[in-house]
Amino acid sequence: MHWASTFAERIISERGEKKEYVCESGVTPSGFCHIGHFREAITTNLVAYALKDMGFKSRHIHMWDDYDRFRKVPANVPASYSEYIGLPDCKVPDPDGCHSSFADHFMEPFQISLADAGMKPDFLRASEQYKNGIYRDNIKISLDKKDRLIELLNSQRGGEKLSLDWYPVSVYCPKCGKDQTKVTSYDGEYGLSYSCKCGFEETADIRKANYVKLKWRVDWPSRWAELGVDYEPYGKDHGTQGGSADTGQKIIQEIFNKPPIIGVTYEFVSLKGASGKMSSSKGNVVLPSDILSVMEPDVLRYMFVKTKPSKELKIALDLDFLNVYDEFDRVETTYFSEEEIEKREKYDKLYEFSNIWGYKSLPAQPSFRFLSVIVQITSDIDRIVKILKKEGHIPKDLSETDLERIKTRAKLAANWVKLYAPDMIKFELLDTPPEVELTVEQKEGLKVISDLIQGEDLTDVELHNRIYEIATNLPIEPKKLFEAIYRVLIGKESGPKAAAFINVLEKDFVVKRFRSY
RNA sequence: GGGCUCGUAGCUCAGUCUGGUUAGAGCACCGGCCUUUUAAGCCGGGAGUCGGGGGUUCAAAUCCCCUCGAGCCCGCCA
Repeated sequence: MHWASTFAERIISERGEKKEYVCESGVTPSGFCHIGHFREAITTNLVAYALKDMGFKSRHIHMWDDYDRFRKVPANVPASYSEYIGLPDCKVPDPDGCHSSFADHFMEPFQISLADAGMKPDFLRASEQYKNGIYRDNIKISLDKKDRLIELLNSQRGGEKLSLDWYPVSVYCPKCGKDQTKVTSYDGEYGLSYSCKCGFEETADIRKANYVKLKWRVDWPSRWAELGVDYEPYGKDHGTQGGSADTGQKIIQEIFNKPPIIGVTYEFVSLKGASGKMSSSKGNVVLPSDILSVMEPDVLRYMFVKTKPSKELKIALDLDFLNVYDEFDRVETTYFSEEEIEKREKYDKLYEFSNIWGYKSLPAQPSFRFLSVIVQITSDIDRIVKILKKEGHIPKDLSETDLERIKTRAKLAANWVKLYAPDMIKFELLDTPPEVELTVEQKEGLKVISDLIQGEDLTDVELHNRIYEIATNLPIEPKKLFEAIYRVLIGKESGPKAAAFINVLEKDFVVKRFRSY
């Protein structure tokens, strides 16, 4: 069974049958939302999908923690932003001025990427929820049970313990907007007294003061309780024992009197070859949009679908990238084939959970590997399609969706070659004959090949065989002849398989080039 | 110090939850394909004490205990 379905089963059995299951993901938009945050979302989305797949209703909610405190100025943001520290992220201005807030600046591109990858969760904002007073009751409960909270949190704390003047809330000062406030007392009813560094002080009525926020460790379980969350994944930094997920599970039971949620710790995502955690300050963040610029969304999904959350995911952008694509195509082929295979169900789920287009039959599969060669020859999509057909990579008759996919892949392949392909497979077709020293035999060989291809159309295999024949007859080492071919076409000693490569190029061009030596 | 994950073929991994035929896949490698495939061919092949030790069982990669090694997390950076 697929891991997402296993979680779905667990949710149903442990939380009982419900009308609708709530699966939550959540991110603090205090910097670029990278591919690790993407795992947060898709690990939620897939389980919500699996629940539906099993015939239950489910909802994916994505919480934007935009009411969190602006803690530190990230890299790439002016140092002057230190003046905003203490404000909630939703009140800090966008450094680039393109969004209504600092938080929005990072939220929007992520939401777009999620949509591109077939995810449209219900986006919620913590700032709005607090403004609307959704957590008012939980704030009161937390204040009432403050001592129990302290006890509970202290039992998990290693170093310094919380003292009795700790309060489970922080207050964003209504005057200066910052949370540089200190709660001085709580009257046991609704009065919360505090003073701010800016000089402001008051006794707020927690029924009305919508700028009182629960502290993170309490905020999270409060949210689970209030929104009826059944399932939420979290990164390993939260998932460690004594971490916020752990204490959250205790708090939701002991403070808010609700059963624990189904949680899952997921491993980090990184680029193959990179080490360490991604962080904006290190400048090693990979955005979902970065991957989507070279990979189709269903293939991106596939990588997460096939990797259990507990496994670290290393995304390869080097040659292994092509293997992932090949693998996806194979899974797709299997899905649409009638062939009886073992683990049919598993393969089918891999594809169903990845595919976002709802294909009814096997779509054209222009090999990404082959495209990475073709796009270096031409950017003309009609010619690319022609070549793909000629070389038997795609069917003769193409539907609109087939054509769309070919166009998309060609574009992505071109991006991949430009951005990530190793030099070894990059080449440039030379417009003019390069100056190269060739032996008499090499020149003669090229001439014979040009006569040959001008006369007739040969298949790749035929041409390949003839090149060997020509070399043997001259005689010249085949290797030398191949070298000559690559030198005069792309100025390198080696290149794409010669016969197919020649067949893919314009015949007149090749003939003329081979004869110019 | 506490905890998590991982250790299965040269490499990347599946299989471990629900123990059961000769432990699988991809890549790599080797061989063959009218003496012939540079990055896109087809067919075939070899290969693993399942980190080590012990236990439970008719039966262990799978469950339990111990141990070694690698990586990672630990008070709001997934």
